Amino acid sequence: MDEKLQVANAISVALPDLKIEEIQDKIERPKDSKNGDYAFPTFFLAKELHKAPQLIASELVEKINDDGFEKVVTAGPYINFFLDKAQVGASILKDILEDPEHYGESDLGHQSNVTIDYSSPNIAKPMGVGHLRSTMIGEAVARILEKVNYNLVRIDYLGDWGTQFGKMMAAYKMWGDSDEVQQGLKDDPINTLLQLYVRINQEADEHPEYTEAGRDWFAKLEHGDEEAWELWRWFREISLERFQRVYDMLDVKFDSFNGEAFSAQKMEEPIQLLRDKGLLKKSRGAEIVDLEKYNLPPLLIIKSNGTTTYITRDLATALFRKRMYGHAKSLYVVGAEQEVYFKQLRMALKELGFNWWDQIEHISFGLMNLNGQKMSTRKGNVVSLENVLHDSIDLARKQIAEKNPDLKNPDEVAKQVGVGAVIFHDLKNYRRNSVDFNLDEVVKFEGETGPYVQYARARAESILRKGGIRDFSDVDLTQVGDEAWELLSFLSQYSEAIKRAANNYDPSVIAKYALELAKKFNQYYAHTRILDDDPQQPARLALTQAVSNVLKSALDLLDIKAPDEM
RNA sequence: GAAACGGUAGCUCAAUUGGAUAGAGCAUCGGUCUUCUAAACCGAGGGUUGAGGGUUCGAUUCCCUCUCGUUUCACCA
Repeated sequence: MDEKLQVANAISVALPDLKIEEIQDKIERPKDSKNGDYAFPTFFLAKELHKAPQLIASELVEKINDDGFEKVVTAGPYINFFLDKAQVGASILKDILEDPEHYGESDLGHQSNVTIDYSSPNIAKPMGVGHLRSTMIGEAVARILEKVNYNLVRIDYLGDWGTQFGKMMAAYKMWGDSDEVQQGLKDDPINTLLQLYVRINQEADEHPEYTEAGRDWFAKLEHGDEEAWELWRWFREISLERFQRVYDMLDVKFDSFNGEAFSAQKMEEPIQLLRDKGLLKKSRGAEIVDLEKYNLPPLLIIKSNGTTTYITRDLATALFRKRMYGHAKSLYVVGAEQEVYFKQLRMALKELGFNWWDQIEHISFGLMNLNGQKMSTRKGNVVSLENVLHDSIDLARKQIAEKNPDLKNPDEVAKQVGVGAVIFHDLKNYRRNSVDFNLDEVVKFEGETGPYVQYARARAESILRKGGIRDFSDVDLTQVGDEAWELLSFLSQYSEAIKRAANNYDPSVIAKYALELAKKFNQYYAHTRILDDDPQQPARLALTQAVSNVLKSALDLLDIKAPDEM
């Protein structure tokens, strides 16, 4: 960033009529390093000066003082600036090595509170690979926002309320007494309940009374029926226990597990507010908020049988969160299929007169399909997330046995690599793309994968162990050599990458950065022997340490572990 | 039918938000382990960026038209 200002100042001498800020806006980073480190295109001056851009560039470059730069040259209509590699490189290294933990941080958030709602599985159903998206995008976005100085509140808004539980209760009451089901409940309670749920949904087409029974059971729950509540508590308890196993594997921790049931107790307020403002209208036996003026479908607040919907609870949740956390942003990491719904929610809050309606942001992501089909718990075609993680870990263990049989802690590393591969695969692409689940792709360890990044860092650590130096404060960092410049220049862009990731709520920016850095390091050490015993060795080791630090930091933003050996 | 999102190499995806010769990884073919871990590195082939128009010095990017795909369009969440 300082370098960009330095470039702008140099240009400013030749173009005194332009403000520094205007110049900075025009400065670019060339894609190709042979075009220098910063470039200033002159097209926009052509009209005003009635001259060809090439001519403008060559005239300007005459007036620019190249002190402090390696060189300043024109390339057609561009003026290209080459930084003093030794000086700038040394200062980049110094920045990283002095405080590796905080390198790349910035202050976009000013400590303000952000609630982030993610993962949010439904109880009494197993977590499928589909839940990976919300869980990991949410966790990574949270970590990225923390890095730019927001204060995060992580919320797992459990789906623990709604007619679906009525259905499940109805199914359990009808078929749950059989020995087969009882045995299943002992061995694998969630899956057994799921099977009941799938069954009642399948048979409901022929037996409309099943759907009716489900609605009735949910109505019982809403009216505080003791038997219904007992079942509900039991469903919730066994579910949370099971979810926790997955969260432990993924290393995600929530600040709150308040789900829909929690919000269900707070529904009077939004309903009353809607009534007071005259926003609630009768329609087809139900009560709705009309959003036609926003070109949106109506919001169904109270169903014709008198029960509420998730919308009512979401309104209550929004009010509660604003009051409780005083958030500057309230984020919801939910699939793109609910885009319209979040627009409705925002507009409903706007209609209610809350000026913070636009703090609610939907971080949407593309669906995960299975063989081109949408995964659906109701249809029963889900792939267990836990199984996928275990498959990946097993594969990593095999690779370790083959490639590094002497590793001291193979089980721990297998877990870090296996889980890391799955997480990275989920985060590396732009979140709105839909992904087709393919186990072979997910557990790939070569090419653009999590293990590729982990491996590059493990190699760096291995070299550092052999190099013996860990304190670089007395090392002359200007001695790294010009061949390190690509790497150094890229290291200095870490902070920009984090800001871009934060502004777009897009972890893939970090994943791509980590891949690129790993690649540049792999290329570097394939061509330059770091441990060569010459006067530049300590500086090369310092570079290796800096790369290792930044790779670890980037992986950490993605919630991926960085083993020292693998 | 309407709206949102998307269409880039055989496949999966990039392209720093309008810039320099559209780049990676898989897959295919070839090269590199007595020298810091070959989960790596080096090279080759592979493109009318869905189609057509427009704005601009300059378009994968912005604006229209068409087309294909996905999703959504009140009693699931």
